[in-house]
Amino acid sequence: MKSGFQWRGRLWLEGEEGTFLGYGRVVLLERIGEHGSLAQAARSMEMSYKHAWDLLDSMNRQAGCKLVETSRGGKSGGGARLTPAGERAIAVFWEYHARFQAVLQEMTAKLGETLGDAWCGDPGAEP
Amino acid sequence: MKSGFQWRGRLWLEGEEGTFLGYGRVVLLERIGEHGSLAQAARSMEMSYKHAWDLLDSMNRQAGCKLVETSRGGKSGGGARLTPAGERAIAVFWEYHARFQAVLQEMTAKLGETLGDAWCGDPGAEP
DNA sequence: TTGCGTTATATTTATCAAAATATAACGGTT
DNA sequence: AACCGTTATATTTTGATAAATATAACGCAA
Repeated sequence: MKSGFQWRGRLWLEGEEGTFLGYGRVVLLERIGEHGSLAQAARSMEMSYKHAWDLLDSMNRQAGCKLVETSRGGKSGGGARLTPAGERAIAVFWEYHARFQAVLQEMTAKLGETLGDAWCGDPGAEP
Repeated sequence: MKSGFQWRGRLWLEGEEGTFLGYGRVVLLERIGEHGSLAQAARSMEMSYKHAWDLLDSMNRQAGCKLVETSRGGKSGGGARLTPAGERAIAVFWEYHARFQAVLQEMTAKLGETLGDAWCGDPGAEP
């Protein structure tokens, strides 16, 4: 039974000062890992550097340790790299995110079964 | 094991033109049922009448039938009341919302068990 | 006919978060 | 010393979205 409606959702891990990890934050961490630079990671997501820096700062403070270590100056101007804690945060988030998406899909399937598109009309009607 | 972090999420039912049912929309439907008036329902949520009207219009159009019937003029000036389809929409949303919240709670419990607060440090360490 | 509290709709204003911009500091290289 | 690309930070500007405001129509009652 096809319903045309689907359950959707957002998932985030909340800490003392609000969001700690969410989809965008985790993608940012991944991009930092790929590029070795916060500035490049931000550009790759079409996100302002400041916004990216603020997100990273929020994550580092809430985690209690740095998820990303940064350095400035030097040959390449500086850089940013994931710590083991950062890698772990990424893995944990995607693990729960996958389960979350699976639940949404189950819910959508169940909605189609029981309801079809029939918001209107008698729910107990024979087909 | 107490973690200090908790999984949180938002759930909505998506249709052809975007959101069909979400938390705020369903509360609005409930308030309409309670007050018998769209204007009063909006005021009770500190929402502008126009915003409430737009949400209701979006729901009515996407459902394929009216979730709320309105009338204007007359003794009391007019009013709005839930249809059976509207009552059903409220019930369906809360049913899935409850399941959704239960999943988030399970996920938070599991996170506490496996991780504690230890984003930092060796995950295989003995306590 | 006038008044009332609604629904219905358009237009203007305010708010606030995101983006853009600007500046400084850093530390290696040339 | 001068240069480079980065991190770090403050300030300004923009844009999207909600709110506020205004106006009209409705239909019954006094």
